[in-house]
Amino acid sequence: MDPRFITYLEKTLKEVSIDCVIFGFHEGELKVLLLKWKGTEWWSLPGGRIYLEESADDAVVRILQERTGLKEIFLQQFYTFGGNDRYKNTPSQGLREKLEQLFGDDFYDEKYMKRNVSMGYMALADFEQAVTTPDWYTDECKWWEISAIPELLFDHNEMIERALKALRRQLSYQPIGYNLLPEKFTMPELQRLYETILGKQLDRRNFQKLMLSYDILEKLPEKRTGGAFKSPFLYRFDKEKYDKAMQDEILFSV
Amino acid sequence: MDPRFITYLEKTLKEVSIDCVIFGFHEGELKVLLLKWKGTEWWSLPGGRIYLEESADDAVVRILQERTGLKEIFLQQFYTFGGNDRYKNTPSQGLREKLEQLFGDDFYDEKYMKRNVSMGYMALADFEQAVTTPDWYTDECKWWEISAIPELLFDHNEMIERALKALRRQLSYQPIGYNLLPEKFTMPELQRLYETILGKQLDRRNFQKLMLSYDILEKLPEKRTGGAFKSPFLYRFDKEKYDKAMQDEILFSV
DNA sequence: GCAAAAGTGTTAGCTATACACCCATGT
DNA sequence: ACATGGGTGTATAGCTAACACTTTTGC
Repeated sequence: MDPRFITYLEKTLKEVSIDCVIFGFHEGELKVLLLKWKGTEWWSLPGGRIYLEESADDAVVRILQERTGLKEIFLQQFYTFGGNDRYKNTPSQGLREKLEQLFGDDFYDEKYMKRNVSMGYMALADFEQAVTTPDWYTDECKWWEISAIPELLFDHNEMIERALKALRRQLSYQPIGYNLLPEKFTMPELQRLYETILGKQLDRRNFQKLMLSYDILEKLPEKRTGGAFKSPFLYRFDKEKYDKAMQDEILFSV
Repeated sequence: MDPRFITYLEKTLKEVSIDCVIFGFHEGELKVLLLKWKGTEWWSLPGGRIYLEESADDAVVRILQERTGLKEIFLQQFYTFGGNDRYKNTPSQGLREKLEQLFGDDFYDEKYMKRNVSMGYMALADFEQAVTTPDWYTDECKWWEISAIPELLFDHNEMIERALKALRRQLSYQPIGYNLLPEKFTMPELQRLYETILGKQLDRRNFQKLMLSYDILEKLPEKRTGGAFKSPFLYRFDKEKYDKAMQDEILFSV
């Protein structure tokens, strides 16, 4: 092996990991799945690493299934974090000690705990179907409202910010909802999803007209009963047309 | 160190690299900078690795400067390639032999040549200012017209496809041109840039109206002379307003 | 019967698009 | 003088955005 190349390889970064921003939607609120580290009050995003025989996308599918039990899920990488100060900006005191306690005294040895590059993936999960399960180094797994997320470990707050921005942009050229809503849903529910993601109010009538114009919804003869008001119709996505719109990246102007 | 964690680390991928799709614009054509491997007819994208003390963005700036001599350049990551078959799909025969010849007999040893994850960055370079320089393992550095790019090593053709798609999308919410055009340029030149990137013809009058409406251009009193026709006015980007539009991600509907 | 929420249609303003004539320049 | 390409304005269609009244339901 050319010695120049060996030197080069040894001087360069060799660590990659994955972090997932898993969005869910429940009771009119957009939520994110977070993990609490054992014996602490520190929260972080679920994540993991890529096995040698896996692709990065496979690894995310595996991680998501481990944390939510869901297999069919929308997922997409939104940014890869390659900063050299990603661990320095951690908000919590005593992190190093805690990590050494959790992982072993030599955790911060150069051999294992080099700074790394992290691929950020966002996922859209059906809140009602998800069965959340913590990691082996975390003891709680909880959905947090997007507006109430605490200070997280490392650069995970920034990751959520970016994921949300990517999700909003996504909304403008692809339909969203299939993986975030139950199979049957009402137009006001879909609207609330859009409003939550976009962070602004939309006009009821215009929203309905627009959504129907995309021709990806199927109006069902049933209605949702139980509310103290007029029963709204139920809708369902026409998966075939939905997937086509997804593929075509039709412009959705909301 | 917890033995479970050591096992986990050993079973996971640890290689990251960077590949750059450097766009230039010259004579009405969008071009990409490619490198030819020593003693072969194989072309690939310029790339490199991240030094331990660098951020990924720093590494790209360094790589770009090495290849083009340019320092002020627009750059942005567009996708991170994490497939587990990225080297398998190489088009050329005899690649392994050539790599061993170039890098040493043990190049394919597990220790160095594991499959890796690659961060794809796109860059917009001023064609006229760039002084291109090959790598230490390449002997030629050439701008290729986007429509005439040959079959490249590894998954680099796919990378260019994706970069171009990202560039087109970019066009719809951020201004483009500052880094691709010389300081002063004419409206038809700007239009040709847009047409080349979008791959379609635009109406001269509507294009001009639209561009001026964004209020990022400064009309200069000078004209470009030398053509066998009416001299067009020169324009310049108002850098401050341009940067603001860049920041705000105003919707540009071309 | 009343409060809360959902169903529905029309209009105005704006933006995107299509289009034509005149002007400057080099040959 | 003529061929080539550039400068400019207007009219139309289509889309977005604003807006009000009626209906259903549970309490």
